[in-house]
Amino acid sequence: MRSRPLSETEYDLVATAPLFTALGDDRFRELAGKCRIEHRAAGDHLFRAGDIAANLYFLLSGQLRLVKISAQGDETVMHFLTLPGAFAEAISLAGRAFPVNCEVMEECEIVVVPRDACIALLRSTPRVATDVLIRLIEWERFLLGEIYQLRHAKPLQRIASFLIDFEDRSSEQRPDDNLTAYPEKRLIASRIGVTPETFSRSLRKLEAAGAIAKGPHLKILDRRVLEQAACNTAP
Amino acid sequence: MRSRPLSETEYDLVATAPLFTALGDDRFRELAGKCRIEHRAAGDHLFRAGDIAANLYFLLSGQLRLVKISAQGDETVMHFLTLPGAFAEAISLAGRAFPVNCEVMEECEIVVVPRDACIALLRSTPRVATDVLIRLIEWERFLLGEIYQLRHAKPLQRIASFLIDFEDRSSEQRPDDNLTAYPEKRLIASRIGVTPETFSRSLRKLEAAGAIAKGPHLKILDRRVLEQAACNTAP
DNA sequence: TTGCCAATTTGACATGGAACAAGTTTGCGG
DNA sequence: CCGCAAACTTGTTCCATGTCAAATTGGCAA
Repeated sequence: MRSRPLSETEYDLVATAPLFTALGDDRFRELAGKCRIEHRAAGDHLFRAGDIAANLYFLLSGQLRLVKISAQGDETVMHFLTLPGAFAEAISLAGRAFPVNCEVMEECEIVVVPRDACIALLRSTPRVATDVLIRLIEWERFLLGEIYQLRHAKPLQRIASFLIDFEDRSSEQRPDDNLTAYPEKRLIASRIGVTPETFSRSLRKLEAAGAIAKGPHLKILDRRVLEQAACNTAP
Repeated sequence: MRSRPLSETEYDLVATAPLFTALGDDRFRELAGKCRIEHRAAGDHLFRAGDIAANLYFLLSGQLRLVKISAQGDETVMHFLTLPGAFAEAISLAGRAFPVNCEVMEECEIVVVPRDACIALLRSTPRVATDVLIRLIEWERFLLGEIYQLRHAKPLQRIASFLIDFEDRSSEQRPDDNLTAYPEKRLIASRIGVTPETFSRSLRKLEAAGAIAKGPHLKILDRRVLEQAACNTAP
């Protein structure tokens, strides 16, 4: 967990976060001065459910997962954070307890913004509050969609939807025809809400349909077929 | 959909909303002057998914449900609003599109607060932003819990959990040993994410276990047994 | 290279819940 | 009071998915 200043590229990247665009250049520069960059190794916990949020984060590189742990100790992956961007904005501003764990899947660089600096920012620039609200509302919309899928879609459909969605979001900010870096399959299975066995079997069905490449590495071959699988109520 | 001023009791009730407690008496009185009360009959739609939020609402009496409609036209109940309280605060302040329909289950009285008045309030009293964030974060926590349950709990457990939860929230603000007024069973089934058939059969299992009263009317007899059913992985 | 451990795959099996199909009850309007 | 439509219940069937168990693969370090 070393610390270093932001490079110019990183600085520009962070400035693109919806949360920060409302700030003027000078104000953002001031905020940037209060940040630090943390390097985290796979397996680390950035925060745990129940911790009081004391920081806002911006993922520069690497991959994180948000994991909910039940009273009985079962874990379930709620979300993968795999693209550069801010997260935990709302909860940090509100200073509440995290509802999930944040675990490092793949070595990360993370900009840590102290909560105090964010609060000051909230005071000085009222529009920030609206921006954070909008981000949270979008996240809520995502969760509503998840609930809908869990109630109405069968595992195969959910898997197809996930693959399409993950591919989309990955390719969005990717040089060109690079491979999408998927998380471990057991984690995807948890995220989708099926057992690893069912996930494995479903992948083979998708292989048979020509939707994804055969072999141990996930790769979408035919997006059409996948979309079909995502909708088709009848298997 | 008639209109009338708030009675003193109603005025006091609305003032208890977390959103409004940050306001001073004078400021709240000013806001109250800009509100109107709407009466809505069962079956009405207060708003529909996709509508841009133009009002903030406070439910005085009656019952509402929030319903998500998929692209394929399937409906699923996301939540019952059965207690007095504010709702749609965040989305109203942000002026975004509703993600769900809001339908009247039982004749309602609703205080409608124009968005403009709320925005002004947000500007004049910064703490309001934090209060709204906190409300939204709690709603997020609820949704995360739902997702967890859908992934890990079987229908019987989910039903038991729902009954306990609904009973708790109802009795919280109820004179004394009045019956809890439950929504139609098909709606509860939708809310829980099972077919009406499975819901009906599960109720009989709970009857057999002595958890709820026999007969067509939902009534909790033995809370312990219900809690047991909510946890027990093994049926 | 070998060995070890975790991840993944495969197989066999039981079962719970969805789907379909009748009944039965309830509530409401005439 | 009657009759219809909607809600609810009950019965039956089927199959996808969870579970348990075992084999295979893959990554990593000695």
